[in-house]
Amino acid sequence: MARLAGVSRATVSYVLNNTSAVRISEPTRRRVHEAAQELGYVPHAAARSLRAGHSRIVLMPAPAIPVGPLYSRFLGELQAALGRLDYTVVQYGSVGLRGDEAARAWAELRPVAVLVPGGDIGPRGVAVLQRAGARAVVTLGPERVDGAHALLTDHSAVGHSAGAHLYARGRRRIGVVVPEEPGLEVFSEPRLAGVRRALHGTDATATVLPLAYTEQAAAELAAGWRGLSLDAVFAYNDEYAMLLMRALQDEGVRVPEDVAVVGADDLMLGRLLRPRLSTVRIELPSGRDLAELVDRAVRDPGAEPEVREVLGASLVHRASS
Amino acid sequence: MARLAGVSRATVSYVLNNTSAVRISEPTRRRVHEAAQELGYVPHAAARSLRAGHSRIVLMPAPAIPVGPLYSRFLGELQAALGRLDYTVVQYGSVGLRGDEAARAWAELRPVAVLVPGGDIGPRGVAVLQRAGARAVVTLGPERVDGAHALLTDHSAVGHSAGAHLYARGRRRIGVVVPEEPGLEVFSEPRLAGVRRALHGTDATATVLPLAYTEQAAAELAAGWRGLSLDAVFAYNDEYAMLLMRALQDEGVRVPEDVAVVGADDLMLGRLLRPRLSTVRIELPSGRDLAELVDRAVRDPGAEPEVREVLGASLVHRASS
DNA sequence: TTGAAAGCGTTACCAC
DNA sequence: GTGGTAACGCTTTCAA
Repeated sequence: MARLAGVSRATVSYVLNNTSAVRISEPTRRRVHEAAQELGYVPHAAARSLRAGHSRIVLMPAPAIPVGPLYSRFLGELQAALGRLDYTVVQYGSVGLRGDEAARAWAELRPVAVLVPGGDIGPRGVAVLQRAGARAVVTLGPERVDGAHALLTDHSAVGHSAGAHLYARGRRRIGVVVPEEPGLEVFSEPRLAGVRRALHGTDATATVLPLAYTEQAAAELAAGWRGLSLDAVFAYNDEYAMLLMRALQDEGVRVPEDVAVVGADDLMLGRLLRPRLSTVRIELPSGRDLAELVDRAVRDPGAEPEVREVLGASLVHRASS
Repeated sequence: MARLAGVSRATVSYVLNNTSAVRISEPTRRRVHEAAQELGYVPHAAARSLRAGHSRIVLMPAPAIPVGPLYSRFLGELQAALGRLDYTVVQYGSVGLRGDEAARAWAELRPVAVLVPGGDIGPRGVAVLQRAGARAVVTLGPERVDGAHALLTDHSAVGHSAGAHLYARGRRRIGVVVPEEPGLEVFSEPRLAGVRRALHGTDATATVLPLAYTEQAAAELAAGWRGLSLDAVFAYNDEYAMLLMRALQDEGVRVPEDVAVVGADDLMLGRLLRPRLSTVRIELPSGRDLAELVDRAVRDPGAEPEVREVLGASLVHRASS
């Protein structure tokens, strides 16, 4: 380090951190700043957090699957909001790691808070992180995890919206697309369950339609469509809806006359389809709210874990249903 | 620390790191492992890198704008490949930070390597990082930055492919969509330049068409379309192409008879449009290659910066042109 | 107002 | 084979 600026290391620390407890003479301040500038001095985060016993890092695992514009926006907002509160958001690329192994890897960084999709961590992982000094662990997912704060995202509400809407429109034989791509079960299973719930106790039925995200798979599904005698389909999301709708139209199946189609996520592309795609709009919590929750939890680590329902689902009715 | 396992800290270190230089008795090993297990011991990355003088962190700024499936896949591959080489990939959420300020923030983590979009850093930033111990700084962008390795992504090749194709198909008055969304200039400007280059010295012309990603903006552009008397358009990418194509078709403009349309990125949605969308397929470097480049640079920091052209562009001809 | 020194968790290096 | 010790860069307490 550059204490060769003529003063002691302590003085440097005081000046650069603007410590108010001690007063440093103006000339000294200037000398320190000049020296730092000249040497390109940058404080060493590791040394600092070693000494302090904690970091200002909020850690999130980097998403393994491509994320849509919805989640991207949420992530950006969250980063901005946490940045304003003087935290550093870090997405940890945890490729092959799973479960407690991942939690241990994250714990090595001694983050002050961890924000993690629910399925990626269990109670033991939470405990590991807390013992490693994490003052807040927040999960984002369908169910709470012991010891952690929880933002509950009940994706069955999405399926429920779609199912109830289709039923109200007079549809009774409802197909539900379930993506075959791995990693999407977390969303697709609750969405399917939500449709089932909406139809429970009625004369309508839900039929599972596994579908890979390829033209060919969609064409095959469409080829056998009439045999299924369905009058509606909830297509998991807008992208699968577009895929299926195109295949159906190519097959001569009319939308919405022969089959009503509903997607989810309210993407731009749904508005560009003909007929325009009905969809379920999903609302994530605002990044700012979440940042405040994290900050509160960090300041008061003893408090009871907060559990909050955060996912809003509302149907946007357009021409396809 | 678990020296309360009855042994010295050094012994713990040996056992947990499987140091081969010294032999530890089996009973001692067991005791250490048991204690670590019981205490939920996790090594402290900060302390380790403080001692070692460097970390195994490869830092990338987290993307500020939503990224498409193409870049997501690349990122995933890269993380996996670097993970296999025992690096930790960290995406740093650098919200408001820009230029040298961002570089300093990154430098605080003392990453062993930094991988950064070219526009986000200059030669001074590179120097800051290197002085802070980064053994490799790799930029990904249109031009190289002094002192850093460079993966050159020449997006003008994308525009050139599209322009040359449209010209070869007999089109002479070619519109080029330029998104109005901020942050996309890095891509849109070279793509436009590429079209111009393809048409240079011919009788064909390129017309700039600024376009916001909204239905209304597209409708307005389409409303005045005939006045522009264009016979082709390169729409920046597949999403803008879909937006514009829909607006044109709603306006009664026929594709490809009245106007040929070409997109870019070869997304699934292009194949689902009718007519199917011609597009420019873009190839990014494989994550594994890049990981190897990083690893090589880290092992031999003295070497000349590598400069490599990495972006492939090839036209996929479908029905829209 | 400034300087000296301790200590955070690790590991490399020497004595034992 | 094992254990003590020093040092990494920083902040903070205490003394000058």
